[in-house]
Amino acid sequence: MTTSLKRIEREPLWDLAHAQLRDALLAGRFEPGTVLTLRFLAEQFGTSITPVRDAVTRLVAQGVLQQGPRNSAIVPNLSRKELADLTVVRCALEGRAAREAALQKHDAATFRQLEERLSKMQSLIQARKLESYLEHHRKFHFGIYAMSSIPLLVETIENMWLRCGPVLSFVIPEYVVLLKGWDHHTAALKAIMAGDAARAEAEIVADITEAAHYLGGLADATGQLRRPVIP
Amino acid sequence: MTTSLKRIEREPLWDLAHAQLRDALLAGRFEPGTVLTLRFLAEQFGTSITPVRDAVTRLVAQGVLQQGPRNSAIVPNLSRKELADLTVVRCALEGRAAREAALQKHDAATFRQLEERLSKMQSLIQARKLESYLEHHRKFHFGIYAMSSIPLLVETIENMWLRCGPVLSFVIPEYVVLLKGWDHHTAALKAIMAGDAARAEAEIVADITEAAHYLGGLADATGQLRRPVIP
DNA sequence: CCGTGTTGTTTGTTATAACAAACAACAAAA
DNA sequence: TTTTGTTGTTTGTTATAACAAACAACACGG
Repeated sequence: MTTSLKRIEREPLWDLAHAQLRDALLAGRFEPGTVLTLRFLAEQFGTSITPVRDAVTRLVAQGVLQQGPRNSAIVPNLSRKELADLTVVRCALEGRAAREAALQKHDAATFRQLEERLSKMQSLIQARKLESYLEHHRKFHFGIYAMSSIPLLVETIENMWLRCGPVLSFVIPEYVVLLKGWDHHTAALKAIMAGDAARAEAEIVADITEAAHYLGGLADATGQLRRPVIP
Repeated sequence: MTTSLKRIEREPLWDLAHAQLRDALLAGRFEPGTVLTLRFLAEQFGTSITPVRDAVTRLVAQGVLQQGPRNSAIVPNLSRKELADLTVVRCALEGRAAREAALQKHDAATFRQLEERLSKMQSLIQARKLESYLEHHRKFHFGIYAMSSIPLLVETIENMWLRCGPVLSFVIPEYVVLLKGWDHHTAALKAIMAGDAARAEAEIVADITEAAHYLGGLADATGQLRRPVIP
């Protein structure tokens, strides 16, 4: 028997809290270094501290939040060294994902979808809509990684992106425009379509490396990353 | 002022619970598929369910425990496909770690320590002491990975090992003895000492791949891994 | 014999209160 | 003025109880 009824599922409060915190982090809506106290978050969510505690525990376990003194959760402030480490791991993982993606056959629809997203990104950049651009940018990358058919790999990469989250808002539109002289995105996609694994990996690695190089230049003498001045 | 007093630090209960569960998983002391209920674990630890809940939440977030229906935590039962995926990610990460290790200078003491561990492993295998062997084996691998000086990389690799934990007890001494015709461990260590990055990576990858190939052979028709019969 | 509704038990979820450690502000003594 | 001790507040930790959803066993009616 088939009906038009939708599946009922109630998500626990701590799951909702986790999702909200996760998105906020990924969007860089928290100033790095901020301490997140349980009671404050609980008040924001309008719940008791129990589900908030679960959400924070999960985020700390994922390495998205650092645990400061007395096990308090703080929004990580990436140093230049940590950014460099993150870049190494991301290159290893995302490079491999691109490689695996190139080794497999895919639907024409998949490719078309990604190409459409690329042109959408192009127009968003010209319109200086950074927020929307980053959203599409993220989906494009993970669209490629999903083509590897290795869920574990995608999951692990997602974790690394989450760790980059707090400094993601440091990216300024000017940089993205500047960089688009050489578009590694389209190159990577073409390589995957052609089944050129080595090329696909190289393009993704280049994309990650160049972005990291730009962000690394934002570090001050102490190695802490600083938000660029918006002109 | 310097005294002989040691630093006092009290670890929270949920931290202790997490460590115990973690070690048990890593040693493969839980049958894959086991459901771990909060109240059962709480009784084992002699605490309330609150700290246990934190520990389990953390393990689930790390992907070490799967969450079954009604968010219950179950010891994952790896399929052949999942093992293959795990192998791909491990090769990417651990291969890179070995490569980075080879690119740096290290103390002679570090090398000597690892060599001693290798000979220790040799004797443990001959004595068929699998439990102790695996312990040293783990420390040897992570000794190498630590030489990469990339904490994030080590942390991520540790996560992958944790996920392999439940099936680690499937390894039988005979296999380890058999395999030692070609010792990738000493070869990798030598490559790192010589600064041969490509070789170091290749040896580690070979080590991982061969072990995975052995474990993959233990899968039944459904793809589920099965504990080998001990003769 | 099979399907259905009921009931009791199990188990994760959430709120709450008591607790203890850490921190900050302030006061007292050198 | 600087240091030290005290006190009040903040904040993570833990236990406990009430709750609700899911599951299993059982009884009833076809």
